[in-house]
Amino acid sequence: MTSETRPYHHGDLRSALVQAGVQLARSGGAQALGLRELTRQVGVTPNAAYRHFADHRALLLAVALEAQEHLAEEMRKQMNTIRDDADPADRALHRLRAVGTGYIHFALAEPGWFELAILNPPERGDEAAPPPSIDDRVPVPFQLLLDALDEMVTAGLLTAAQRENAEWACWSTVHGLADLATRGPLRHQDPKVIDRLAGHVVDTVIQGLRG
Amino acid sequence: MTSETRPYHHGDLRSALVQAGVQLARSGGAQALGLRELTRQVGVTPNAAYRHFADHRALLLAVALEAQEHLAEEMRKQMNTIRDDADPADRALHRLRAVGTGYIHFALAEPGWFELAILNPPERGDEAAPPPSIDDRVPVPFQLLLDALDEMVTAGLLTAAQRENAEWACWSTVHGLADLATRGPLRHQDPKVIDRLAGHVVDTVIQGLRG
DNA sequence: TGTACATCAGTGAACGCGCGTTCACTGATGTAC
DNA sequence: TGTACATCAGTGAACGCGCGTTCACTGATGTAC
Repeated sequence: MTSETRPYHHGDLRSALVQAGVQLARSGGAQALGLRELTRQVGVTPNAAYRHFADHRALLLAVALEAQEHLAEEMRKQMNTIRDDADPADRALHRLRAVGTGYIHFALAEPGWFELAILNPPERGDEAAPPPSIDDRVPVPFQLLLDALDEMVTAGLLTAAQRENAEWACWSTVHGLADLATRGPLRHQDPKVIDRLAGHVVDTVIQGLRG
Repeated sequence: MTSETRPYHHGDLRSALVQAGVQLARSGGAQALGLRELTRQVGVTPNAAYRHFADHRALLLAVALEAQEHLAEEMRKQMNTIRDDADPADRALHRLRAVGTGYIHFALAEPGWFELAILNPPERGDEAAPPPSIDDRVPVPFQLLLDALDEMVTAGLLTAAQRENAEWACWSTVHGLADLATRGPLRHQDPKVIDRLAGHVVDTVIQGLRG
């Protein structure tokens, strides 16, 4: 069928909505993802969305998962810039650094996606009898951090004691700078300056972990 | 005049609006501060607000300044829990720690105010010919951090080189944890747990600064 | 192979809402003479 | 000491907007026999 014919049935409206959301979010952030705007974008009636999503928030979260995947991708990209046969310690350090700088770099390069990626899942207290652990999966970007820290331990750069709670120190630092650089007082700084700062704060926190 | 008589002229509508904003923000955050809701709260017509504020955002920012002052107050309170005649190094360290833990503690104790306190000032690029440095004052909470870091240098705990960009490492870490604990994945954690984490991440970043 | 029919994925119109802002106005205040 | 008048701080009504959601519906699909 040609692109002119608009069939009554869309075919894959669900993923079309999500993809439209990903595009809109890229330039406009979460706020650009009105249910009406998304359906408009796809060329479909607003209520059609309700065939595929319980409500507006569910649609938003589906888009957020995509954004999270983009974030993880950038982090992985930076993590993989070291050869596999490098010295384990160098490798561990490089990868931990990359987790942090990748996170910040992504926030700068794609602020709209970043905003979405850190979007909250629905409140737990809302439903009666919350499903115990369903969909309690650890977000991929966070898992990359956990893995990198474990690798630091394996490589002998971090003791078990130092490893404890290290993820929160790391995530706090890196997320904090990302927030300052996108929503906060650094939001109009030259990206080059931010990237330099990113390297500095990441090194600082890693230094701090090692005592 | 009794509280029953509603005089035509309010008397001090401007500050009444701001105070109502402070109260509303405490439980509802920035989102609770609709212009209509605020004027409703004060018992005045929506447009009356325009006698005192250019627009909704200006009113919001006035409330944000108050919230920022509350934040600074909490930080100062924690900073002053050490005697003035204590050993200078102990004192400097204590005060730097307090800057961080005070910030995080405030975010936990008053999430609505915290959200407002970190609200962005208006965009710079928006006005033609931006006023060069008018109202470019450093926010008080940030100034407290700068002072604490300088005190670390004076006390000999930080070299001039280590002092460089230290404010961004500190602010990133502390703000990051505050954000994770209010909007992020830690937002339903027991405050006790967060306070413990706060101590840990603050110590980690300070450790990191000192090399 | 063809037809009946349940099922599914959309449509079209409307509801009810609250928002920030603007316009033309009126009631109150205070100052000059 | 009293009065005219400019000024200021509010009112009342309306504009125009876009939102998420619901209702009753119809067009298309595919499966059973």
